[in-house]
Amino acid sequence: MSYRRIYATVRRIPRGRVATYGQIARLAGIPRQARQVGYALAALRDGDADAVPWHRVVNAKGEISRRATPGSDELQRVLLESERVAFDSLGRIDLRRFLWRAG
DNA sequence: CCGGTGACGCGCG
DNA sequence: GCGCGCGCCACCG
Repeated sequence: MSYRRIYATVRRIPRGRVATYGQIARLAGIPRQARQVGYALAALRDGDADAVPWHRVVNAKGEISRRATPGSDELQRVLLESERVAFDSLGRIDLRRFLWRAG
């Protein structure tokens, strides 16, 4: 399948907000396939942040999911902080404040 | 075909 | 709130 629907949904996340993998999966019409969302985002090339704001997708606990290649998650945090998304001392985002409520 | 592998999520203790 | 186990399912070798 193509990741078209996934990317289209991620593009809807507004600046300064975040969505979870599971949430994107549901909105994209593929419920219970949160892993596919991560897989799709992993397929993006570096520099695609303009077209697809992949950094606005975090896990259900509000934290940045660890990648195979360490260090790339640092970039995600920097990008989020640059749009005023706050992290607590444990590196977690308060989803009550920053979760994107679609619709 | 088959088994291993995830940028995941949820229920349980 | 935390770790653990298990379910999920497309991909890949």
